[in-house]
Amino acid sequence: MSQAAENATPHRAPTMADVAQVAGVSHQTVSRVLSSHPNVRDTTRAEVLRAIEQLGYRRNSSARALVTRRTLTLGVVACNPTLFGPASTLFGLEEAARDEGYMVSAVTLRQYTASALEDAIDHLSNGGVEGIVVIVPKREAVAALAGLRLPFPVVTVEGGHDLPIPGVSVDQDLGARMVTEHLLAGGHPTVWHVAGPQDWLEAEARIKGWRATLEEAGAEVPPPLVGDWTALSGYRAGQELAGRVAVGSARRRSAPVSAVFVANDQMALGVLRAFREAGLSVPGQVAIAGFDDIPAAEYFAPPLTTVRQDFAAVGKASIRLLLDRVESGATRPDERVVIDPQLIIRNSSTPS
Amino acid sequence: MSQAAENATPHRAPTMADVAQVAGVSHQTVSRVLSSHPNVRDTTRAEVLRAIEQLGYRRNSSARALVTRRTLTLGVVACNPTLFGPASTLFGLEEAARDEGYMVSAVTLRQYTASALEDAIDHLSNGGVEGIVVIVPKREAVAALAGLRLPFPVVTVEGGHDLPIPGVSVDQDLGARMVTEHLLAGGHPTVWHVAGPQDWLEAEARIKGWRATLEEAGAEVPPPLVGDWTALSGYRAGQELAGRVAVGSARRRSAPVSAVFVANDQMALGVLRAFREAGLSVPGQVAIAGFDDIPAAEYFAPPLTTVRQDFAAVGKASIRLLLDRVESGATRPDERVVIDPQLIIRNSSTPS
DNA sequence: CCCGAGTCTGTGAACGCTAACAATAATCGC
DNA sequence: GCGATTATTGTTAGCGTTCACAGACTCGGG
Repeated sequence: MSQAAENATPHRAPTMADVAQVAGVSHQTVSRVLSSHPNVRDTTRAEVLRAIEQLGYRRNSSARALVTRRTLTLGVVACNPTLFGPASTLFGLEEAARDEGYMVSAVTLRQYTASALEDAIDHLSNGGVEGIVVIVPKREAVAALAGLRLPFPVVTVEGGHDLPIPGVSVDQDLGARMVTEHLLAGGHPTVWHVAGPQDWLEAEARIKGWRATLEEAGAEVPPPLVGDWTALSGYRAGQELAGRVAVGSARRRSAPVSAVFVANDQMALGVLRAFREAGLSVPGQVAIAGFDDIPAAEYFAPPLTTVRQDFAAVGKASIRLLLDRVESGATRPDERVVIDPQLIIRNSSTPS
Repeated sequence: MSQAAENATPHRAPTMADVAQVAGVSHQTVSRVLSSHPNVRDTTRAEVLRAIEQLGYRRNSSARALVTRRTLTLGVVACNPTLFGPASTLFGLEEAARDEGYMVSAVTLRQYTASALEDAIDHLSNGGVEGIVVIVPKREAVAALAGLRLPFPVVTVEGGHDLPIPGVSVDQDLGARMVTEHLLAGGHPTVWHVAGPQDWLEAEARIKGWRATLEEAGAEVPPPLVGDWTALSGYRAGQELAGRVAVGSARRRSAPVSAVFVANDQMALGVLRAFREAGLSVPGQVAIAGFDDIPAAEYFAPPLTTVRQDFAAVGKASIRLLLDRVESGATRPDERVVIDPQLIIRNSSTPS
C-alpha cells in the first residue's frame, strides 16, 4: 500500500556521492571529471560521465560557491526600461558577462534617489554578487555611491568621472560638439538646445559641449530649454520654440530659432510634432538633431540626424573593467573607458 | 616593516562565528537574531546587532542556500532589447520578484533558435535558479521548451497556450479584433495587414484576429504583407501598399488600400514614412493603426492609433505563476493568465 | 520548596562541494 | 630490475549556515 509513497519522488537531486557510487569511484574523482582535471583515466572519465548522464546530475552551485568563495554572479543596477540606452547597455553587458562565465542579476530602479540605489545594492549584496555595474547617470546617485563602503568592486556607466570610481562612458561632450558643429556648418547663426533634466550627468555634458562649441564659434548662446527625456516634454519645448522661429520673438530678446539640438531622440520626436502642428517645415525652416539614435529615429518625419552611442561596447567595457577588479584584484579608482559617439546625419538637418 | 603586511586586509569577510565571539554568544544565537526568531532576549539581540554593525557582517548567501536548499533566485530568458515588449516585461517582472524577496538573473538571446534557448537555460541552471520565465514568443523555441525535462518550474510569456506549460500572455487575438473593428467602423471596405514574422506566435495571433474580424464582417481579406518587426520592413511594406491606395492596383486583383493594421508600432512607423514619401495623407487617404503603444507612438506623424499591452502586469503575473510552483509546489500545466489589451485611438485612424 | 511549562542559549551534525594530502599503481632512466 | 618520478585515485577536512536537540534558567501553582 505504501508502494506509491515509497516510489514517490523523494526527489532529492542526485549528489556527487550518488554519481560516484553509480560509477564506482570516489566523489573526488567525479569532481575531477567535472572540472576537467587532466589526471583522470579515459575509461574512468567515461564511466563517470555515463553515471552523470544517467542520473541527470548537476553540480550544486551553492555548495560550490561556498567552498570556492566565488559565486560567479555580477549585479547590475539599471533604471527605466523606456530609456533606450540603459536597456541596451544591460543587454550588451549581460552577453559579455556570460561569455566570461558569469551570471548577471539585475535590479531596476523606478526612482533614482540615493536610498533607492542603496536598497538595490543591498539586495544584490544579499544575493552574493562579486561586483556590480551601476547604470544610474544621476549626480545624486553617483555621489551616494562614493560614500558607500562595499565589500565588492563597483563600476559605473555614464556616472561621470569626478569621483574615484572606475567607469565607462560615451563621450557626451564630444557628441554634443559634433552635432552642434554640424548644425552651425549648415549656415545657422546659432543652435538652440532642448536639454535633459538638470541632475543627469549626460544632460549636463551635452549642454557643456553645445555651449562650448557655440562660444568657440562666436555664436550667441540662447537659453537652453529643459525637458525630462520624454517625448511629451520635447513637445512642450517644441511649442515654446515654434513661437520663435524665423521671425524671432516679438521682443527680439534672443536669436530666432533656425536650428535645434535636442538632447535625446524621444524629445526630438516631441519637438518634431510641435513644429509640424505649428506648420513649420523641417529641415526647411528649422534644422533638428537628436541624440541616441534609437531604432525609430531613421523613420521619424523627417528622418532624424542624431548621435549614435555604441551601447553594446559600453556594456562590454564595463564588464571588462569590473572583471579586472573581481578576478585580478585591480584597484585603480581612476580607470576610465571613454567611447566615441558617432554622428549620424539624416534628413532633419539637411535638405535632401 | 611587516606592519603593512600584517595590517593588510587579510580580508576574509567576517563570519557568524566572528560576530558570535564579539557579542559573547554562540553562532546559533546570531543566526536566531538574523532570522528574527522570537526567543532571544532583547539585550542579547542588541548585543548581537551591535557586533554585526561593528564588523560589517553580512550573511553568506551560498552557505545559506546550501543548507536551506533555496537560492531565492529566479531566471529570465529574454530576447532583443530593441523590442519594447520584452524589455518592459523583464523590468516589471524583476520588480515583482524583488518584492517577494527573489533575485532575478537574466539571460538575453541574440538568436531564437532552440539550441540558443537551451544554452541559456543551461546557463541559468548552473546559476542555481529555482525557476525560470521564458520570454521567447517563437513557436520553435517554445516547442523545444516542452521537450526539456527541467528540475525546476518554467513559465512562458507570450508562449502560446498549445503546450502543457503554464504561461501568461496578452490577448493578441482580442487586440487585433479591436483594431480591425475600429478601422472597419471608420467606413473602410476592408483592412490591410502588415504582419510580423511567420513563426512568432504574437504575429500569428494578430493575423488570426484580423482575419476573423474581416470574415465576420463579410469584408474581403486581402493578402497580408509580412515584415520582421523592424521599421525598415514596415517601410518596405508601406511602399508596396502605397501603390495600391485608392486607385487600386492596375489589374484590380484586390481591394484598394484605405486602412492598414500594422502588427507593431515600429513597422507602423516605417509604413508612415513610406506613405509620407508617396505623398499620401494619413488618415485622410489611409487610416493606420499599430500594436504595442511604444512611448513614441503618441508623437508619430500623425499620432498612432494602437493597442496598449500592460507589460508590467504581464511581468507581475508571470512571477505569481512561477512562485506558485516554486513555493507551493503547484503543478497544473494548463494554468494560464490572459491579460486584456487596450485600444488607444489617436489621429492616425481618425480625422481629427 | 519542588515540578512542569515556558524561555533562552549552546552543541553537534549536516548541506554538497573543493582543496590538500596520502596512497597506490604505472612508467622511466640507467 | 631498482629507485625516482609521474599518473591515478581515495581520504579527510573544512567552507558558513541552519536544523534538531539538549541544557540551563525563569516563573507560577500546589
